[in-house]
Amino acid sequence: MLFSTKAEYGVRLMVELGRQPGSAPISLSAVAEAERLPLSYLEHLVAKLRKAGLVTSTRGAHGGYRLAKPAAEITMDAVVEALEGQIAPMECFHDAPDGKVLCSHEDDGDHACATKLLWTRVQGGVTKALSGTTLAELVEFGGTAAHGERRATVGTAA
Amino acid sequence: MLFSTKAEYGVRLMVELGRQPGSAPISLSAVAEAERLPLSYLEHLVAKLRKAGLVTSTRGAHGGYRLAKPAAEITMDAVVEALEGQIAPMECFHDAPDGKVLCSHEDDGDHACATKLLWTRVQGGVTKALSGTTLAELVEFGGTAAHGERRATVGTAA
DNA sequence: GCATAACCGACCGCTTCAGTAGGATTTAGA
DNA sequence: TCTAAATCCTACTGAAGCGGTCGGTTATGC
Repeated sequence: MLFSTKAEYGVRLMVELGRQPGSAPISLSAVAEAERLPLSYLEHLVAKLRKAGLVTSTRGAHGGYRLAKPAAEITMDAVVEALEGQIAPMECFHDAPDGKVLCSHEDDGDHACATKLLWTRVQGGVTKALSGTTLAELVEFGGTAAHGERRATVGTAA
Repeated sequence: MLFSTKAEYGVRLMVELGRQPGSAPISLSAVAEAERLPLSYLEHLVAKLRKAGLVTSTRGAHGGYRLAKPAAEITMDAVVEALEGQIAPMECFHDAPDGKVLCSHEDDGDHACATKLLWTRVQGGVTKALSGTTLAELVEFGGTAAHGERRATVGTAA
C-alpha cells in the first residue's frame, strides 16, 4: 500500500468539510458519523491538518472545523503530505530547500545511484497526480455521483 | 515513504545482474559486496524475484543468479510488484481480473467514494512511471554516470 | 453552570520491516 | 570422494508504525 488510512480518512474529512455549503463550522462528531469513522482517531488526523494550516477550528459549544481556504485552492499534495509526512518514494530521498531531489547515497560507491532515475520518475508521477487534483474536484466528483445517475468515468490526471 | 528498502535493494540487485556482460551467473555474495547490502537479507528478496520469474538460479559451486530475460524487456513495475506486493495507493483498492480498478467501499454511503478519483490518478502516475522504465535504462543510467573505468568488476567471489 | 466540543498525551495490540541465525541441499572441482 | 561454495528454507527478533482507545483539560454558547 502506498498510503495508509490516515490519508484516506483525512481526505474524506476534508471532502466532508468542502461539501458543506455554509460558513458554519462542522463538529468532528458529525463528520465521524457521516463517514462512519472513529471520532477519536479523526481527532489525531484533524490536528495534523490544522497544524498544516488547511483547516481552522473554533472551540466550545457549536464549534467545529472549516476549511482555511476555498476548496478550489487546496491541492491534494498539501493534504496528503500533512497527513502522511513528506511524500518520497524511498528513505534516501529528501527534498532540498531549493526544491531539488537528493539521494543520500548519491555516488557512494564506484557508480552513481542507479535507482535514482526510477524513484525520481515515480515521485514525479505521484506529485503530479496529487498537486493536479484540488479538493473542489473531489467534492464535485463525490457530490454529483451522490444524487442520481452514476458517474462511471474516472479519468486520469494529465 | 512510498516504498520500503525491499524495493530499493531488490532493484539494486537487478541492476547489478543487468550490469554483468557475460552469461555466467553471479553469486549473491558478490552482489552483496558490490552494493554493500546484507547477504542474508538479499536472499529473501531474490527469492521473491525468482518466484516472479524475473531471475533464474543455478545451485552449487560457481552458481548464482542471472536475469531471466534481457534487461530491455524487464519493466520495473514487475520488479517492484514482485518485491512489495500489489501496487495500490490504498487498502480499499484492488485490481480486478479484467484490469479494472475497484474500490471496496464503492458507494457505501449516501454518496460515491469521493477519494477514488484521487487514488486512481495517483495509481496511474505510479504505474506509468514504473512500467515506462526498463531495467536496461537503469543499467545504462548508472553505468554512464559512473566514473568510467572505476566500475567494480563483480568478479568471482573471494 | 452545564452541555458541547476542541485539544492533548498516554497507552495498546497488531503487523510489517530489516535483519540474523542455522541449517539443508546441490554442485564443481581437487 | 571429499570439500568448499553456493542456493534454498524456516524460524526468530528488535524496532517502528498503524489503527484505535481512553481519560482528562480547556474553551464557549445557552
